[in-house]
Amino acid sequence: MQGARQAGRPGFSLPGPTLLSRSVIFAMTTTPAPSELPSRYDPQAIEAAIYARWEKGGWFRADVANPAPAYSIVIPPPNVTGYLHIGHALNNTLQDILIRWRRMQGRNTLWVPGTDHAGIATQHVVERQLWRDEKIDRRDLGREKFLERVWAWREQFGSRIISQLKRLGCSCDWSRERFTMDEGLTRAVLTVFQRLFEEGLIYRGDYLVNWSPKLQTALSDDEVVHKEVKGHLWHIRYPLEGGSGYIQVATTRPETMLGDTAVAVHPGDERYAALHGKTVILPLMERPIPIVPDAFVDKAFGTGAVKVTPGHDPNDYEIGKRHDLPFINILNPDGTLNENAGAYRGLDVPEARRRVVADLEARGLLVKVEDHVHSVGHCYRSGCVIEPYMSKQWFVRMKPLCAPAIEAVKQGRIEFVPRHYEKIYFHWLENVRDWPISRQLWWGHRIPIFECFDCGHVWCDIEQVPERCVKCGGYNIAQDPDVLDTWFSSALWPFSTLGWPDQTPDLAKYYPTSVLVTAHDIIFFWVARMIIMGLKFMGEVPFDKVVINPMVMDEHGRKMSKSSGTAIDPIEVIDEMGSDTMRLTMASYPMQSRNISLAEKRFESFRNFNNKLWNAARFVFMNVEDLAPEDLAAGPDPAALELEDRWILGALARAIEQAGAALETFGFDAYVDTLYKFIWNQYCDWYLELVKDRLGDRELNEAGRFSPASRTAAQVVLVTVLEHVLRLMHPVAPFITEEIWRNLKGRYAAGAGTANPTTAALAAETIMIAPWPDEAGVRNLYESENKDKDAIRDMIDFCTMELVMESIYRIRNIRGQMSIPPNMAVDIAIVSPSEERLRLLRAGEHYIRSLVSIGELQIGAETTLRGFASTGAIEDVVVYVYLPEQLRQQERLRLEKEIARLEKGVAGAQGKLANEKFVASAPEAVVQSERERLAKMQSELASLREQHKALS
RNA sequence: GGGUGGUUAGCUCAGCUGGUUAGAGCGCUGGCCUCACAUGCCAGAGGUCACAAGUUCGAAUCUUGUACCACCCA
Repeated sequence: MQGARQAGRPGFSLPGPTLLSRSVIFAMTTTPAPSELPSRYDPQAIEAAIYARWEKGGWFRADVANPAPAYSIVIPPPNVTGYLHIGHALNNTLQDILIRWRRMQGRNTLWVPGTDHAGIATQHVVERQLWRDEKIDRRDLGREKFLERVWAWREQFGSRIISQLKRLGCSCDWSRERFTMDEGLTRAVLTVFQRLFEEGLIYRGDYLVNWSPKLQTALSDDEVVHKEVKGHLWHIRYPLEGGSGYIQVATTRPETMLGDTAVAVHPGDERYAALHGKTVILPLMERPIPIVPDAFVDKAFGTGAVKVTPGHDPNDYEIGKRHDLPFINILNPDGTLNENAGAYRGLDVPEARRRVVADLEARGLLVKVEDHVHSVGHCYRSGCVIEPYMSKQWFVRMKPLCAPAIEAVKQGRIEFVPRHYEKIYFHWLENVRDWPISRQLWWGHRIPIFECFDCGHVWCDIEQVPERCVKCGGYNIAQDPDVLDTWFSSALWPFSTLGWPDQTPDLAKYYPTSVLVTAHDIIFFWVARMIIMGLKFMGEVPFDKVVINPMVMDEHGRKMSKSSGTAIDPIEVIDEMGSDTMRLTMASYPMQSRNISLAEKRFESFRNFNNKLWNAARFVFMNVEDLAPEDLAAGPDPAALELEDRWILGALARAIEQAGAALETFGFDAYVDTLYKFIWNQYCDWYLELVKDRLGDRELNEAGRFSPASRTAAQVVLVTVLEHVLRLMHPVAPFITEEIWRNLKGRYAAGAGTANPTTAALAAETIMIAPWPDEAGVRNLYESENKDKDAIRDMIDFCTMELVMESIYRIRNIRGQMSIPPNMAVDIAIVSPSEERLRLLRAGEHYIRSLVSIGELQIGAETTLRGFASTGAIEDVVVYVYLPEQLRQQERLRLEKEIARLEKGVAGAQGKLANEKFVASAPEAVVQSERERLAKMQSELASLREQHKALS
């Protein structure tokens, strides 16, 4: 395995039994010696065992009796048929970050998981399977038997996406997992239906659906595939009533004229202005129909006059409603023409079209036929042409329900993050249409409506399936065959999952939920409806905040699709690079953008980041083997703290502050960025390097310089900072942090004492429930009672570190530009007229010495070193790097470039400060900093010029 | 057609209420297997902030317009 890994890329190879068992043991062992830790972080080896331990420990489970303030989230339920896609990965990563963070803060957290029954998708999956395996149709089985098969399918495959969420590390309370078709949620659905029905908010009406004549069912819009088809445009004359001429219309579907109930023209079209309100006689049917003005009509298309068939065209349907036209259905469910088609009754659509065209031509009403390409809807399953078809459907009356939902957001009781999504929400609610909720399916919540065919009575019963009509007592009754839209049950999710309609303790504790995290494409399908239903049935908003995460697109900003091969499978990424990598990458994208273009490369940088943290931990372990738990527990001895210790602790305190502030505002990217910069650019790049001397063999290095106390202090800081970082990072990268943290716990948990917050935290059973890092606790480690004194010292520390880092950087910069190999020692002089600066530099001298290869190092008012030197300037400090004579010419060129750059800067700043208006109107601080900047550049420029002169 | 958002380095993106020399990751160039990490270390190059006009002492940032791209709705 190791060999294979080294030879090729890590790849998708599955762990063999040996590796698996080894990894379980590894994860369960208390404290492996540092030498046993692999030099590469291997997520495969630990993730499964860690997750199993969390689940077993019961730490995901919410305790409703816990008096701490609640923090609850309901998961956007994925389709039970679904696979985890990259959008889920993003969405659930963000939720898990929030939940884990709040849990560490001590809140009573609950994350409710579950799936929805996805009526259409699930039914089709099962139907497809039946056909494939047994060549049978659902109708062959009958409704009851078919539903048994769907449940069986759900038993077998329904947990797939749940186990994928577990791979992602989600800390949902699985004991509260719900399903929209389970008993409790079904009761909630029926209860809601009944109440809305009784209040007159549910009614039955006509609706134009996408009808598949072959399958004899309605399809949702996204099950209709639009294809470009070569057809014709027939131009037909409709005679005006009274024989005064014709109006000419153009159509791609001439047979639908049999159902025409008007002709429409644009109200501003002068050609037809005189005809508004006139009547034409519909040819073949000889029916008088009106000419109506409607702005929908495109003046430029065809003749500018369109036939209107409200019963068989979505646009015409709207026109029909606006003008109160009759709706005539000319089709049977099987796609043949019905009695409303008069003489054409019984024909199928193509045949009827031929006959209609022939008859029109015979009467001289066909003007011309043009070739025309247009888009025709086809059934995605049978391939047949979709017919818009009028049918009876159940609706929810939206207007009265919407008003409170608009108010709730306007008043700020619900806030969208980012805020601008509120516009989309308002726009939809203000233009809302009634919601068709019935679906011609078998899988779903069956509509609890019964109809008596004797007396015509229609009623709702959610308790039982009645045998007789409640009104006339007749037995000739039937239940509505349709089921409810899946979104109808999803709309109740925030309270149905908590036990409603029963008044459960969960409902009391966790409703309203704290936040909903979802994508913008379902703001109306789902978010708005949840708000409506929550307000209606709970009397309270379902959540305080709606966090809209971006849509994940491919690297060129287009929608990912399996067919184009641009889809990234999150499970493959997790297999290859680990769940933490997946999560960090997802969280690193900014929330305020609408879409994110996900480049696979991006995963690698976070895999590397995990590896960096892993190796930093290895380094710490290797260097603290002799650190006693009591010493850690006591916290670092303030007297033994060095400059770099105070510096890194201060930086840690700031990182804690920033990370917390970022999470408070859902700035997941800023949170990740803070962690990345602190861990990599401060802790690893500087702190670990700076303490190496103190940790190493003292004899070898400036004997006596570092006391044993100093070494211990470094060890304590090393461990303390690492441990805090792990807790800080745990919400986004739960696995690696748990693994390293558990190692620390194995070493140091025994040390009782609370002087060091790290030891206190290690008392927790798992990092999951360890306290969220406390900024003040970290500051207490290096600050004293005397805050004024601390402030002065902090300032000196800060200046020293800045100056030392800057000096090191300048030396490296010169060395780099002059191509001096890193291990080649060069003589250095750092010269300044300022006694103050020299004091700071001398305090930091050993850092410079240990981070660059140096022969002789002089720090003073002047240098006694002789020879040719390359020069860098930091304000009034000049850094000399003594180099071989042959680089003199190169140095001259380098200096000239530097001088030119500075001259430009100086000129700019001088110009600005010479501008009286700038000095007068800009804030004092801005002017002041501009002056300082100018002075700094001028002094640097002067010294470089001097050096340049000396070289010539 | 309506709505919404975007256009900053070769690529993917940061840049808060206008104010130092516009940043990061990846990629690229040069030098390093320095005893935590080559999934690494040290440096470097690379940008007229889509375009135009305006407001302002000062605009990537605010206003207006234009172009292009994307998504949602019809």
